[in-house]
Amino acid sequence: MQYQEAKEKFISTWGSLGSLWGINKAMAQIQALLFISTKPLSMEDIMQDLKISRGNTSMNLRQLMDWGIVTKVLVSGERKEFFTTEKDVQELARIVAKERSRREIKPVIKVLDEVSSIKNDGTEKTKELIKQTKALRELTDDLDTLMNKLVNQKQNWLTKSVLKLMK
Amino acid sequence: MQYQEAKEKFISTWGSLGSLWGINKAMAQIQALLFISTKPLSMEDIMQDLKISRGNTSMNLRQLMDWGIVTKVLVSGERKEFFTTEKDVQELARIVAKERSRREIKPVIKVLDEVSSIKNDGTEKTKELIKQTKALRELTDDLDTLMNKLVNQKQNWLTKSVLKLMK
DNA sequence: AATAACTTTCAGTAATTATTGAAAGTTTAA
DNA sequence: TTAAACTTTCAATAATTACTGAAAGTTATT
Repeated sequence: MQYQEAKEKFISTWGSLGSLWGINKAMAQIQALLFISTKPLSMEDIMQDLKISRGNTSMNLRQLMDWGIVTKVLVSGERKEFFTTEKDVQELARIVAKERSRREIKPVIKVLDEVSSIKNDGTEKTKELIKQTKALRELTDDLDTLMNKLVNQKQNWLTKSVLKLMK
Repeated sequence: MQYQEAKEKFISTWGSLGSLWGINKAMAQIQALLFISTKPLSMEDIMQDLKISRGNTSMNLRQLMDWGIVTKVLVSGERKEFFTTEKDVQELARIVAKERSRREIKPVIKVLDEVSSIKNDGTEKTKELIKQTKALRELTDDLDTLMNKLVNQKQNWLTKSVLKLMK
């Protein structure tokens, strides 16, 4: 396999994996492209490489910047804007975990809290609803906390040692 | 908040959360309904409660059974089939983690391996592609392993102690 | 202050994904 | 073995989501 093929394979795989970490295809592909690029790219570069429209590129770059995954960089002597992504995978994971937690998991925990605190009228079905939503709330909270703690370890000694412990 | 409202809130929240654990809305809602139900439900029950068609119910129940989350139960004296879901959240998490790993993460790791093992022709861009995809492969593998190990602990002493350790 | 270089917005459209419902299929009971 | 009770399948359609491209907006240069 040659460079070009490998590059395309990486970008398309990472793109279709976007759903796993909660972002859309174009967003994931732009991030992938920047991730393996040796220098910052302009909007024009990205459009041409991924064959997507200017509007699409602009919108998705914005979202990536909202997530804190991509940043604008100024290239001296150039009028247009250039973009680059976080290159360190640990830091990338940290950002993604934090954002997903904030955007999706925390709101769900809030709803589970509300639901599980309805008045217990003593009926079977109410008891079951309370019991099950409480259990789900606990689990969601534990996994959320754990994920955040893990990826937060800048030096990943803890992750490594936990992994070793468990093998 | 009364039972009915709480129930609807739980089902719709869990449904829209489906994307987070990789299944579609109807699938997640059916699972949610079964999860808080005190007894197994028939296809008819599910259709009526969630206001979805027979076909949709049938297809999504099948998928839930494929995942191993929902099982058929025979109710004596009844001709039709009844369904129930795994009620233990730990076990549920274990199944979901295992399935997602198998369906999505493992195949990605395979591609990352292929891509990162292209011939190093010494150019900058090739070196960058190899370096970055290798880093991503390591991280993906670590997180996958960790997640599986964690939810695999039937008795969750390890999870608890790791959580405590990290707080 | 006019113009060129560039970016953003958004209505329209395309692509994708989910849902319906009725016909075909299957199982059980009489 | 027939018919009723039930489930599955799948082509058609609806709903959702993503993408385009051109016009409007912004910023820098002369």
